[in-house]
Amino acid sequence: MKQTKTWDASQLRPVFRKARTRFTTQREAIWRFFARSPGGFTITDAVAKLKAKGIGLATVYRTVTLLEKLDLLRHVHDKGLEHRFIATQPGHFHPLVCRSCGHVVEFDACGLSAVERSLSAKTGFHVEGHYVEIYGTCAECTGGRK
Amino acid sequence: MKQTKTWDASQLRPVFRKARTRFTTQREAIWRFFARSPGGFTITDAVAKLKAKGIGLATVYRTVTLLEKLDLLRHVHDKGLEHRFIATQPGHFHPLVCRSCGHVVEFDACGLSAVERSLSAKTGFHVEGHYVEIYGTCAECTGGRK
DNA sequence: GTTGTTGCAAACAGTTTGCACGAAA
DNA sequence: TTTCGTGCAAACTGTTTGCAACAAC
Repeated sequence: MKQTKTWDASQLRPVFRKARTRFTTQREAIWRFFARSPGGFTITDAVAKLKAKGIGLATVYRTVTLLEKLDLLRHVHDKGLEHRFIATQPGHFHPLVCRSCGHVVEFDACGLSAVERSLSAKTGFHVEGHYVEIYGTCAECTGGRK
Repeated sequence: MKQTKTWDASQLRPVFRKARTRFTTQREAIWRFFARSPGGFTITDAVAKLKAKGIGLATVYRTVTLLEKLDLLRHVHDKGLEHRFIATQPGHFHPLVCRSCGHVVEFDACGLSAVERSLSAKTGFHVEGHYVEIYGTCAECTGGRK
């Protein structure tokens, strides 16, 4: 299963426009940085790498928050406390995360809507959404060693 | 669906013993505190409340980490960044969280094992586990107001 | 008695904020 | 030109750690 193509930069501008916010060189650079790896990066990674480009720490934080709101970035839980952010296309997707190398593959069918309906009926909850993350070890990391 | 009964304190001691760790008055008090509410509490709540009993902040942190490792506590994501910890029985359970009042109901059947098998076959991942959390508004919070 | 646990305070890590300057529309 | 975004540094919040006193086994 190959990683679905994320947006290229030319499609990015309209997203910012739609949100009535500016498409700056920093914001593009930050998004490009995260889009560079299928496993994404932590904010710390991004800050370290983008400092060289003269992009400040605060801007990275503010932009990551923004990109997540725009559905251009999604976060997954790393082994530690820190989150890793991955570039993604919008829609209903969940991450399948490799705990060894950090590689992330997204999948759509989580089959939870049936469970939600049944829970809703049993408990009276009005279900608004769910958070799902599956983790394990990817083929490359499993094969051979470990 | 009523909340399944969690362990009472008399069953607690063996769990600590099995983990070769001590069953102290502080640890019991901290577990009791979280067990008191079906919605659980944040660490900040616990620190504030248990300070009166002379239990220090560091102990609360260390103990919560321990209790989670012992499967006596599980955390859910609050609206903000802070986690909320709820007392729970061990086993495969997931939280259904009310975002309005914080009430948590646990459920077991998440139906994800079929999804995992199919993903595993498609991607070659060795799946080790998953994190699932469903959120919404509970019956009490939905009914009438809001 | 031995060893793990606790409380305190100080150290840390990650994140947010105020403000003057600079760049997008 | 106007307004929003940026960089910097300082402030914050939540969490971890070192160490002497203490309690569980």
